Amino acid sequence: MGHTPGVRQARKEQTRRALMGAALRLLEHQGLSGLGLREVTREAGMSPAAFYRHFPSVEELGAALVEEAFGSLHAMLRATRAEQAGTDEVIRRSVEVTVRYVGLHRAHFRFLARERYGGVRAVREAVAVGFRLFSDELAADLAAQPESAGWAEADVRMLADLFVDLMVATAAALLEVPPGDRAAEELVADTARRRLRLISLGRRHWLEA
Amino acid sequence: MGHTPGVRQARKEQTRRALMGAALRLLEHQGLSGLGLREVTREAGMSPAAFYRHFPSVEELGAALVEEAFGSLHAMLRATRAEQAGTDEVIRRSVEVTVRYVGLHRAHFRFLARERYGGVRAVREAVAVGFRLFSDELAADLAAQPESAGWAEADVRMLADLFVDLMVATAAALLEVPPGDRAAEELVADTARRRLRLISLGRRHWLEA
DNA sequence: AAACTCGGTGAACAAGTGTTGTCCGAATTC
DNA sequence: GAATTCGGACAACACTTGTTCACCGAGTTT
Repeated sequence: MGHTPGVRQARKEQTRRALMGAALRLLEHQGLSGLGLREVTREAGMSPAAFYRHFPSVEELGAALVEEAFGSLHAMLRATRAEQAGTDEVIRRSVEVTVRYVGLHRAHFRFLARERYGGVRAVREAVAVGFRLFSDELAADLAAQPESAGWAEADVRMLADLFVDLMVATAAALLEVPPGDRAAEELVADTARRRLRLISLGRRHWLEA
Repeated sequence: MGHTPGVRQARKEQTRRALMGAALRLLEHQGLSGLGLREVTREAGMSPAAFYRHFPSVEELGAALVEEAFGSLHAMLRATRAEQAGTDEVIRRSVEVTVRYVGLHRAHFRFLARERYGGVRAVREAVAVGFRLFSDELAADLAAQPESAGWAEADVRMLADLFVDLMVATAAALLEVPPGDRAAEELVADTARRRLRLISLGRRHWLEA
């Protein structure tokens, strides 16, 4: 067993993921600015020095986590726009997808929500960029809809940003709900749907004023 | 000079404020979970041990800061509802007040935005309670308006929560703007006004559906 | 099979941490 | 005026922190 390349690389990526997983676990109860290098390696079950084989600093680990987390987010958007239908149907489906994805990727969403206004500038900015790209994508979708006919580009952007902020708020509310509590979860979902309905109404009458 | 009581108490409160001020200054670049006790006392110019004469822990300092910060927030709400007028006038005025207050109390708003989803549970919950009270107050105001005639109580709550979330988002956006940049500030304000207008439109047609 | 790469270890470093106890001196009370 | 309260300084405590170093051994290349 010597001439099969990739074993080393695979092992390396594996422990890299282990570090990120350990960090994500620890970040459930604290911010990135309070996360220690030794703490992470201890949680991951290795020596502190090993950390440097993968990341030059905890901050860089944070950047990698941002990238990973936005992977989940984009998958979510794709799932949402899979099929177009009536307004109410879209609202129902959007909220449902949000609830499911937040449930499946709790740690990622918590990380994004926390570091969005968190203490580490570089990471905060990376999160901002990610959300902006996300909003760009959504804005393009919205602009293509017939409901947006006659809308100024800036207004479409405004709407997209509003939706993103709403989704973040909904996700944050879901994170405060204990993992199993379906009732409380449904309450948050219901509020989200009513919010979206209100905004859809405003959207329908936007050009009247 | 011996029988004039209050000199000690005044000095105590003064250094207590000094500690809170120092903490607020340090929290500009980090989260509460990463704030050290020694760091704070150093910034405030006193010995570490002195800290315990005022707070049992950094967490408790955080709780005090939450209270202080919400003082600014309620003053802001009061200023907003001082006079009622047409929808557009209310929107214009609300955003103006928000911009001014965020400008005047940058550190407080930054602290609230950061710790709202921050790492310290107790503080995070205190912030949540504060925002809920804030939202209660706003909901009562909204319910008293003629535009809310026929509205379900839950829907008024939803609207109030939405306004609060929007204000928080606007404040957060303002905090990302460099303190002097009036142009960028106006851009954020304009977006906020358009958001509010959209929601007002939705509100006007809420009972139709 | 020999040479090399490289992810991981364990030890050591200086520097920082929260917390406690003792003591001082000014403000307060008697 | 004497006795007491109490906010603050100083020093020490046992740890934890980030970072560097030489070193090992399995994976990889020649």
